[in-house]
Amino acid sequence: MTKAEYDITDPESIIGFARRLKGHTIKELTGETGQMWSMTVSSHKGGFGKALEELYFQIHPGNDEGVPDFNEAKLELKSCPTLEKNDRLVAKERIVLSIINYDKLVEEDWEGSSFLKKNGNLLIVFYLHEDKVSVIDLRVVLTGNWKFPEEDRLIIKADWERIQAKVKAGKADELSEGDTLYLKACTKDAFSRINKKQPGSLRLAKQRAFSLKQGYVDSIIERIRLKDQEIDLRDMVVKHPNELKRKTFEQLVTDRFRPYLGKSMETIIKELGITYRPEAKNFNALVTNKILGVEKKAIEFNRADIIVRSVLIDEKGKLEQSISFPAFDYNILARETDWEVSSIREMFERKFFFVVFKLRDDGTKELNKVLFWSIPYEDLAEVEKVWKETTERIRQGRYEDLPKIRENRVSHIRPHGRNAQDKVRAPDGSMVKKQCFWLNAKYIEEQIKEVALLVPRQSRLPISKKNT
DNA sequence: GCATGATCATGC
DNA sequence: GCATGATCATGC
Repeated sequence: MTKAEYDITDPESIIGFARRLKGHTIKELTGETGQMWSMTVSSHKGGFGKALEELYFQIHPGNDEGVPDFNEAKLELKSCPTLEKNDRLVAKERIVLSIINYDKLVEEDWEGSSFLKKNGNLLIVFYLHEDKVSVIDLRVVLTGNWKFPEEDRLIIKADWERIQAKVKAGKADELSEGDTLYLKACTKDAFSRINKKQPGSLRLAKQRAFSLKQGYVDSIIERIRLKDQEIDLRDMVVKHPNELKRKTFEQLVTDRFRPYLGKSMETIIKELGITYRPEAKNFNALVTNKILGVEKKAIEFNRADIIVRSVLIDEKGKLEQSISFPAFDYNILARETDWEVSSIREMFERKFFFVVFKLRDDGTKELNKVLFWSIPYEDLAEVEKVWKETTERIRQGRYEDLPKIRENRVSHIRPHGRNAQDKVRAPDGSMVKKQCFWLNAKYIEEQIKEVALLVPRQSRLPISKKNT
């Protein structure tokens, strides 16, 4: 094997050397064929990253806190699996950055944080994910240097500070991915069994790491590809970073809605200058976008993996409909035994943005309130129960007998196809109706009530009622 | 009034 | 053409 040709002290040299990977595999560029590199990413999660370090860059970085992989060049090496989806390159998962040291975190400030020292300047190698291919045969599709741009920096700083605040409050054990926007405190499969001491409480907390949300990684891919092209502001809620100097993103969004709260739809569409088509099922979404000041979809919401939902409550404040998620794959659920890494957990831990419309006594609708919401810690444990029941019953072939709404106060399973003929293959080979997880209407109704009209509450943890 | 199953409308 | 979000319909 030839010596890697780059200057380890010069970031530009390293980034340039990484660029040569594009379109190639590690085997092609290093000639390495050793048996130990026949491992796949499915069996060895960090396998590709390891090969990248040892074979291509020929470095052996340590694990010191706040020290990037290329210490002299102040550059941290990351790799990320991607998938091609509708002709678009998207991240397969989040990018995990440094492990959170709860004791040190509470002593730090953002500018001097070990997080920023280690991750402030990233070199990311994106490869095309394949299940059964050796790590040295995986193809690199994109490489690039990533420093958090000004437009993201204040949001990420607020995220870091929110995580820090929760740890300071002795709630490291209640950290949730839905707490924050772009940067999150994630668990990893192996982490879930490691319990750590935390500074503000005697309760142990799961080991977590800072990571970039999947939607944020998608936006990195997009922005690396665009190079220095102007960012299109038409779908950005925040038109200039300065808007975030005095308020958080959540406050800014809520403020945009404030002038319209309590007003009838008729008045709102008149003020916004849009055509009244109340029969359109996406009408609420059109109104939402217009108020946010975006054309199609708020880019920040995508980056933060936020689920936007408009819901309707009746005159008495009752939520008529439960809230659906995408249909699940019976085969995937049948294989899931670890809640920490289940696809369902990730879905439920996301942040929601609810736009609440209310029926008035005269039958017209008004915009009632908006709120950011993420599932409280103790209620996620209820979803875990539903998930556990569901996976077990699927394994037993009880496809028509999955947890019903009365079985749990938070979530249930119900059909969700285009019609009754919309079926998919179950693990035993039979064709069964598409179904999905739902958030119970009654539960969401209570959660929405917790938030008073006009008062945005970001990280409120409502008191949970016991399961009946 | 609620649980449950079913379907519609739109955008990608 | 299909997935997804939103909503309807029926029966107890």
